[in-house]
Amino acid sequence: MNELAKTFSPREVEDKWYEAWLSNNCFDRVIDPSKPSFCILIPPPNVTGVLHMGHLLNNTLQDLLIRYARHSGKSALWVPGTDHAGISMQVRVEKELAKKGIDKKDIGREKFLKQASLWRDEHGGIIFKQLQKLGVSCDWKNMKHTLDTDYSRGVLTAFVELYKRGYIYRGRRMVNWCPVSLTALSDEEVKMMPQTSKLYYVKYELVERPGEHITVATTRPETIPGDVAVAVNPNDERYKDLVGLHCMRPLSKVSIPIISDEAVVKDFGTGALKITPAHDQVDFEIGQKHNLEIIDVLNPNGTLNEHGGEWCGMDRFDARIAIGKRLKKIGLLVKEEEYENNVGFSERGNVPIEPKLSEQWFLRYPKVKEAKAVVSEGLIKFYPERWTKIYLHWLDNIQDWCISRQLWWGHRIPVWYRKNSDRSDSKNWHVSVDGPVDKENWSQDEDVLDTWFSSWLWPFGVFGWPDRNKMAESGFDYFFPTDDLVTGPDIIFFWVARMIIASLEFIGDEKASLTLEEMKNRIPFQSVCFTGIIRDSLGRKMSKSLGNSPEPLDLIEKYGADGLRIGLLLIAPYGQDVLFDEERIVQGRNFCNKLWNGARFRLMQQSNYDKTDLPGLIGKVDRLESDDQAILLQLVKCKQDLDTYMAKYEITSAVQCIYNFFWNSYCDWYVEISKHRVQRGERNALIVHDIVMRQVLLMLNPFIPFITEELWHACGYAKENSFIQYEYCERASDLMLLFEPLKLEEKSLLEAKQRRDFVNACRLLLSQNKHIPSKSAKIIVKLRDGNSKKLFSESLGNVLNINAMEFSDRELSLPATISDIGTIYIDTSGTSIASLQTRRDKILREIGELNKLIAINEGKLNSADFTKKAPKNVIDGARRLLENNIEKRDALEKILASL
RNA sequence: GGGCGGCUAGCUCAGUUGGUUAGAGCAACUGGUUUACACCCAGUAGGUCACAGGUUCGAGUCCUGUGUCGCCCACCA
Repeated sequence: MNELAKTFSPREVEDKWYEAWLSNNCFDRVIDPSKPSFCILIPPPNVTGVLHMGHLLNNTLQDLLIRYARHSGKSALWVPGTDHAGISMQVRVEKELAKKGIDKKDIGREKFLKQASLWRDEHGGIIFKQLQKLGVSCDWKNMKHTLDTDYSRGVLTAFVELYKRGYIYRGRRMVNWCPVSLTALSDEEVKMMPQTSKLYYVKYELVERPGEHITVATTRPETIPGDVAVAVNPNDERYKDLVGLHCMRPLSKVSIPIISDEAVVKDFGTGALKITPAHDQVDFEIGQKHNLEIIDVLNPNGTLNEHGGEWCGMDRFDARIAIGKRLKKIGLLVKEEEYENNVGFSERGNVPIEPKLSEQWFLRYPKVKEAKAVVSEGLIKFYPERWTKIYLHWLDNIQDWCISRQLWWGHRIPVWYRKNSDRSDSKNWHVSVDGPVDKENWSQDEDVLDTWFSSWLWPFGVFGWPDRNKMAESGFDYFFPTDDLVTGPDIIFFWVARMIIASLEFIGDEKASLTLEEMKNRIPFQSVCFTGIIRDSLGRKMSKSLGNSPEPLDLIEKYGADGLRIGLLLIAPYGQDVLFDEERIVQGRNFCNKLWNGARFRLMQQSNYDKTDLPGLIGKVDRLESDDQAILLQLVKCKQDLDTYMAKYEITSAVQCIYNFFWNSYCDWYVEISKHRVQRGERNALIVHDIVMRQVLLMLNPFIPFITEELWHACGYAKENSFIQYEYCERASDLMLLFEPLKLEEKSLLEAKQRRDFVNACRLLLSQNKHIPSKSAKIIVKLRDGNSKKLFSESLGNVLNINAMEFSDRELSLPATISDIGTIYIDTSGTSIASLQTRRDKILREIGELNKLIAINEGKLNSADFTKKAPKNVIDGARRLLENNIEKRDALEKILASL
């Protein structure tokens, strides 16, 4: 084998291996009934999206889970795909057209869609090229897009089915209207933002008692032309005698009634509320109850309409100020005060949404009860678990979903209206996927469906639902229910909850309600792993305007995909946001380099045996030293911990246990202690190194796929034409079985620890006697009773790099320290002791510490309460500790006396 | 207004059902290139576990309250 370079250079290996994996179809879906299946569906990014930090974490995690599943002997499938992103995509295309001076209305729907598709095909899919740099192992041959023909059929089928089943209806209701994108939005797309507004107190003159007024408080004077009443609480003494009278709506001067309604809060403002049913949900409900007229004063784009009189055409916010001024001028404004309130904003348009009465399609959610049950009964598990509460709370308060959007880009609603007939009468509707045969007599609904109405079908839509043949071909029956979903909690309602509902409704036969047993086969996934948000090191969200987001591809360039992946996982605390700091990715890169050098160390020794198979390697061992046994046992423990953490999605802990095993236990200790044997070419030692390296590479492969693939081949562990990712990674129990002939002894672990403690103690002693050059230092050990010299080997001297080590059976008057093995002295004969005082101080400090601990334990043991009530093992522990500490203290005191 | 989460070393985080002396990485400081690695090795220092009560033989861990930062939900205009 060629010698490796001194430093790992990611660039040289990454592209090479990714290409090899692709050309060998490594990521293809394989329907193999002899294996358990494992499936993840990518949360579809926007088709024209580019990779950002959030994707980086999210996809690293998914790739990790997929590759980990492969190593566990499963047939793993990761389905990639994109979302058509209705509003944002339409806005972008409109902007592109505007640059060319084109208004979408001029070119019409057909041409616009053609343009949009062209633009998508040109700019789409960039994100997947970027993800490939990260090493993700998706089934690229089966990319899905929500506007694909077959997927679209699924979307329309879902609409038609839900309509037939009575869940979809058309209604004239108050919706969230975005005056910028000119479409209705769902409740979930509205973000509440605290705003400093003005509360205007406006006098309405009483019709029946001229000269007297009732004062209302409002933040929205521009809607006064739409006022149809003033309402007070029926129990409000102040206004009791006014109910039933009328007052004069300001500006346009129309007499409107004063009514009473429970919904009015007495102690807000003046206790009198102006009622504008067209522009407020509460007002609308009151209006319905009292049979009031509805006067819409706004145009769709947020300007005042003809009802606005002289302010007609003015933007709602300008009109607010203008009307406020006018009210003041005509003496109807009592006062205005600053006021903090929450205003709903459109996420896309970033402007306040307008509650607007409009005719839309709504969905009453099916299977709500079942959707709650599958999570609360644990059929679907959330990680971290706390999200279940939030999920259940949402379902408890679920509102009908406004699914129609006044856009062109998306799935056009499959409803046709008979021409020249009453649209409001459902007798004149035709609802089907393919439309009526005599299309010329019908006109299709102009609107499209909310993008999420297609995304919520993702778990089965990607398998070709509802086409049974396509589903069979794509392995639906094998892979569904899928296993893990990795996503952010920000879309728990938008997407996660709705996917659960959709799957429960559409998978299997139509049924109004389901038993738990039936639900088991209908859930879309079994676990949901919620990731945190990536923030900058100051805890701020990453955003374009702040410019605090690094470019993911630059990071890959700088640290390597592997270094970035493992670095990111190391700093992502379970279930919490990630504070990203580029310096911390350095740790990931350094780890990769350490791994590289671990392999490099091994490769400096030739060996002629076959290394492609673990049982084979084990079979070649004829004798193991205690250190060898210990590292193999630690290897088993490491794999066990890794699996435990992975099962809980505690990824950082999973990374950390391999990191610690490899760096701390293997490199820092085992490599050093066995170095002289390796350099001598001792076969048993080499084999142990191979066993450990082999398993380390296997365990690490899901985290850092490129470097492990490279080293797997470089070290000669690869069978011909094979890749590491398809090797089975033995579980802890497998390893124990395979290691059985080696007769590994548990006590080797303790011995290794004792040796290590001993070495640490020696090192401390040496560092405290720096005047003695270590090469000429001599260590003398007085063994503690019961310990044997067998604990020692020449390796200890090598690790310590000292001149000599001797044993003594009596106490000596030399600088010393205590370890479990015994008292350690350093021979200072022939040198002057310069640091005696420092040494003395140090020992005094240690004795002080020990005395404190002794006092604590004595106190405990002397307390009758403690000895009476505490369990035996705790008491024994305390006693043992006390004895140990006393022994240590006494020994130190002897040393002190001898100095 | 309701709910959730965080608060542990300078920084970022671990800390299982309460039980021996609260840990790790990074940063800091000290020393070190013997042929895996300076993207390294050895070591040192650093903590009133946000605060106040309570339960307990024993609390970072459980209970109550407070503070603080951050999320989510909610129709007081």
